[in-house]
Amino acid sequence: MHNCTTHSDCIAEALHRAEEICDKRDLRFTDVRRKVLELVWQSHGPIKAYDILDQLDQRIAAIKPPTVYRALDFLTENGLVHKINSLNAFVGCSHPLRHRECYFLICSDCGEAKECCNLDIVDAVAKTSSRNRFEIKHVTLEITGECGDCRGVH
Amino acid sequence: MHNCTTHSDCIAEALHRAEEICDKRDLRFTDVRRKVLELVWQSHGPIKAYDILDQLDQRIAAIKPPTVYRALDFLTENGLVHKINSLNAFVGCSHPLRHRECYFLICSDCGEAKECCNLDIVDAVAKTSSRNRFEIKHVTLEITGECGDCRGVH
DNA sequence: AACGGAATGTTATATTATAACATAACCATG
DNA sequence: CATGGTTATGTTATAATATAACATTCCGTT
Repeated sequence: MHNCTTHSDCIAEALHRAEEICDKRDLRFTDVRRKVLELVWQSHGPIKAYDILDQLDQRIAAIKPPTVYRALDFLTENGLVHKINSLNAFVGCSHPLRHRECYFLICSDCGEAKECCNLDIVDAVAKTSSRNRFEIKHVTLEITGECGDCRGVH
Repeated sequence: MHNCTTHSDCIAEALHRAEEICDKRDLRFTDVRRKVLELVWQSHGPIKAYDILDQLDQRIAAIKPPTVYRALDFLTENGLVHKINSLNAFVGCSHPLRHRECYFLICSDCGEAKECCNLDIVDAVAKTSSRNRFEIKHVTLEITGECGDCRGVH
């Protein structure tokens, strides 16, 4: 389902990048936030808030929902995590510095949510918004279907 | 916030169109479904399932959540209603026959969710999907921001 | 009328998310 | 290094959203 060679490296890299970004922006990359982000990357696919909660519970005593949601809010606001609304789930952003230009191809079979960038789409969205005198704050584009691997297409 | 001249006409028209479509497709446009669709159109903006429930409660004794959700599922599956995932709310589809090519401009100020069609976007989405060997089942495109009216732009 | 399938009713509960207030950690400044 | 303000987290409770599972009713067909 995923394309990183060594998964632990991939998580470590994401955490490292996050730390750098937070440093640069004077944001606190606290322990809770780090652990939540780590779990999001560990799942390497959309993960639900309460699944994060369950996994944290095994490590830290008595983490409660607000703690997880706050961390997810922080990570989402700062471009480190995406919320996938159609799944009520969260996924690590693979290029936080270009965080606003992404969309997702979500396979309903294997559950992968592939993050993509596409300037044609970004352009078309920008144009149609300005034509409607609409000022964009946030764009959610979630494409659900079946991926090539699951369909056996090559 | 909306552009129909006579709101009751606009609701009546939507219901009439829905009835025709159901007839044509041999679907049952039952009393519950009609009433739910009517409330969706009456709100003339995204409405939440439990708000529909509350309003139905005043008319029919003891409607329960599953009834509303089933009706919404039916209406959504058959292109008469859109679910807006980023709001957990539902809105009437203004062109059920071209239901799959829509997206929304959602004003976070006035709450309007303007349904739009744009071939450039549809094309760009189709192309990027096929390039990724991905077979589309459903596309959610929700653009959140501020509309021209609310920004005072003309 | 009797049957079969679709729709709805009903009870209960699962899942997702936040409000509100208390405490703790962090950090700038005197 | 004490103090006070700000930010983050802990804690309790509950709100908001959604579905499972089974019973009953409705509706068209035979």
